[in-house]
Amino acid sequence: MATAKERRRTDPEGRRQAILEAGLIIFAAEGFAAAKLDDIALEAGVAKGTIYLYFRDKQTLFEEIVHGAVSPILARLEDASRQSAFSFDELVSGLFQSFREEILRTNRKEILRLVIREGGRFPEIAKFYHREVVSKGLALIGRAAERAYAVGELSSENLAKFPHLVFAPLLMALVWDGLFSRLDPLDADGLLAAHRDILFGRHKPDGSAS
Amino acid sequence: MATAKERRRTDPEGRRQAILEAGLIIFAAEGFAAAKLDDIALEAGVAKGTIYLYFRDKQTLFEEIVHGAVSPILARLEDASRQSAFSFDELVSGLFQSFREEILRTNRKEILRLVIREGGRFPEIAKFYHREVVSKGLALIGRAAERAYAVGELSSENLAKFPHLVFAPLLMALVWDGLFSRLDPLDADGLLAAHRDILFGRHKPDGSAS
Amino acid sequence: MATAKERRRTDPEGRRQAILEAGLIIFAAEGFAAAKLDDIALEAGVAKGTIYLYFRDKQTLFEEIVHGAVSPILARLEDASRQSAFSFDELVSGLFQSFREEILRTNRKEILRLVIREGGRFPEIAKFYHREVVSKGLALIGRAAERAYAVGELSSENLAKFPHLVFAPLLMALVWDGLFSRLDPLDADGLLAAHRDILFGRHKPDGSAS
Amino acid sequence: MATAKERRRTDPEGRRQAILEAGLIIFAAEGFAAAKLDDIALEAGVAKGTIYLYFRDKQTLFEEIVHGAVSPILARLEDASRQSAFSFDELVSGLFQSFREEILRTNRKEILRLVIREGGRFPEIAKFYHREVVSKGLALIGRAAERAYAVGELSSENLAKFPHLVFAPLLMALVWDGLFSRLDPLDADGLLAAHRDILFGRHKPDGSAS
DNA sequence: CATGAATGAGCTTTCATTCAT
DNA sequence: CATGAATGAAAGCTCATTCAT
Repeated sequence: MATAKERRRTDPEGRRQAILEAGLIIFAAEGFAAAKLDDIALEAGVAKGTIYLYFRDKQTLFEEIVHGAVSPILARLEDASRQSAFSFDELVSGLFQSFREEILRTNRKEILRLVIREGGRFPEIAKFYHREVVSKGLALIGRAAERAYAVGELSSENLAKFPHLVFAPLLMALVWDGLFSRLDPLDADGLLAAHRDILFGRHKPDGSAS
Repeated sequence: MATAKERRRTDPEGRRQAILEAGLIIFAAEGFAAAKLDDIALEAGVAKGTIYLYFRDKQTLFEEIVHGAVSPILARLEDASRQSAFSFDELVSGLFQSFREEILRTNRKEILRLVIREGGRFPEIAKFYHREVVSKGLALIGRAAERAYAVGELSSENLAKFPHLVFAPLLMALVWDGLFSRLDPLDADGLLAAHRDILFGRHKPDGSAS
Repeated sequence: MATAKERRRTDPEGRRQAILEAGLIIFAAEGFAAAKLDDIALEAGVAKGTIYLYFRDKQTLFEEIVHGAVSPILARLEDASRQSAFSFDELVSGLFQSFREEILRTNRKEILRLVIREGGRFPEIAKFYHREVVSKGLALIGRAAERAYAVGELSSENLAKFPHLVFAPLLMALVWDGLFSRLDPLDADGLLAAHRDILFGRHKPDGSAS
Repeated sequence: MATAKERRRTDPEGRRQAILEAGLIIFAAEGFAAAKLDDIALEAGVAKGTIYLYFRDKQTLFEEIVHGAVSPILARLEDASRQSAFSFDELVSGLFQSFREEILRTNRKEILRLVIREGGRFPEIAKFYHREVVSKGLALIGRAAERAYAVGELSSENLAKFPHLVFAPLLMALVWDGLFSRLDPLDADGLLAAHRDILFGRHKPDGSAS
């Protein structure tokens, strides 16, 4: 690990990565405007000027952080889409599990929070995320919901028309976690399990989760 | 309108209001850190120094904006809670309608966006909103869901345990509107109608709402 | 007293006086640059704008405070000069007593402190004080010292050439009082008594004062 | 000089020094409150922000200027105290000469003026100067005066009790220089020589000093 | 390439001065 | 005349960006 970190500080690509990761941490904690490049440099273990060898300016760094972290999420979606042979329930179930394990529990969730917080100020980022992530995710779920409706797995076209509803509780879990987790922690697993029950019209007297 | 601006020039309370409204506009557009008092003053039609006659500093202004706009939302919740004689469906229906008309279509939605964006950096505000709005709203819906389950209107306890799920699409509509409305407008009415259908296990051939 | 203060607030000359006195208090406590007109107005019991009905601006107020308080000091010097029939020792003795009672124990000492502090920044004030107070006082003492030397009361011309030396301990007492009185109070009476002993070559084994 | 300025550009300690010296000049000319950091930066030949690389804020800069210049004065006092083998007259003579050459003729006198002007507003500085300079100087002269009285060099205990009287003309020279030197220059050498004559009860036909 | 001291534009905040009532 | 809310120039301080080493 120490060697890995050493290497990260030494070779150019490692430095780039270190800065990106440090930037994510600081931007997530402070927001774009309040984040200081001093703090990012400190966190990355490089000099402040070094950041400018890899990124044109603060905004470019921010955009590259947000853009760069999209591929793992994309990959997740691709995986899910390949599972389309399975039932809609299984697809949603896999999606939720991926979300919990690959997003909520990692610092990837900070990327999503940044998009939510700063997307209004950075139309480029909102557009990019809509194109690369949001529309793809919605299309994937929407098509699957259509098929599920066709084969009777779903009893209405609601989810085909508004696949957003599948994701809404994910957004709720993400936002809640950022705002209220210390005051009133939310059982994300239970929430998502209950959500699936509702989506599929299951009667579950005990909403046991995980 | 001309009269309103006239009064603002004269009446101290009017000026206070003008500053609060201008602050909401600018803070909503830029976020706390990036908002400039120059812009707020310009928007309010006052000199920069005037802001400091009414608010101790930038942060106080921000907090008063967020705190001040809570009472209408609270009143809405109180109203809803008095309607508890009605069915759960009616309660949810009323809530959604209020949300669309009183929040989404007014600049009150900006307050909620600010809480979502900045709550992580202003624990006081997150705490305040949790105490005054979020926990009250959840409790209201949670209790109503319990009753609805008891009388058979709901077929599971899921919503009693996770009333968050009732609100999740509202959050989705709010966030979507702020990020993607220009790229890909969301039919909030349709979304919420579909959401209600799903919550109540309805098969919906026609997605008409409102 | 209440009536007097009432009148002071009511008739124009009384207001002027109130502002001058309040200005002295605040300028003495803070210095010219750090003094706030808000505080002066508060202290004087008038509105801030009222100050501008009586004084062109902050600097003018300051100058009038310093100028205005000069006449009592001048009168004191005139008195002393009329006592020139007495011995030099008596003159000095009377001067020191006047200084202690009319300056050190009243807020007139603040005027002198202001001149010392701010005279460098306000050449007009330094010039005025030199002309009206300092040169007159020095001339008075200088002439008396000459006479005292001529009649053998003083054994050298030193004080005739440098009457400043008579005043130096007064300055010391004034400055010390402003800086160190809380840490290490100075017995001004004893100091001045010892000073007189030295000036007149008296051997005093016990430097008893007061 | 050119070399000094050159070095200042390069050597960090040189820049610190340049800022301290510039600060002394501006603070001495304007006083603490009226001094502008822009002017200090200009005088030091650095950008405004550079000041904040070396000093936390304006007040810290001010305090470091005042504190920092104390050691030469202290060293002077230590020197004098080691000369205690000499007579009291010689001690005072050396002290006065040091004062003239090391204080009055250098910009060190500005430090003392700053303490006099601003000590009332900066209790920390007054306390520091009292502890480090004033009490030490008084104690030194006071002890020497006691010894001089014991061996008959002084004919009274006055100076042992009020060593302030030895310093009073120094204060007079300092203050006069700051206020009236342009209007009415004071012959500091003559003043101090006359002062010594008086302290030692000398009849002086020729006022030659130094 | 990497550094981090230096820069200076730009921000929040203060306060002498003005002016409508 | 008196008021005190309003003004806006100016001050202290920050921080993204540059550049000599």
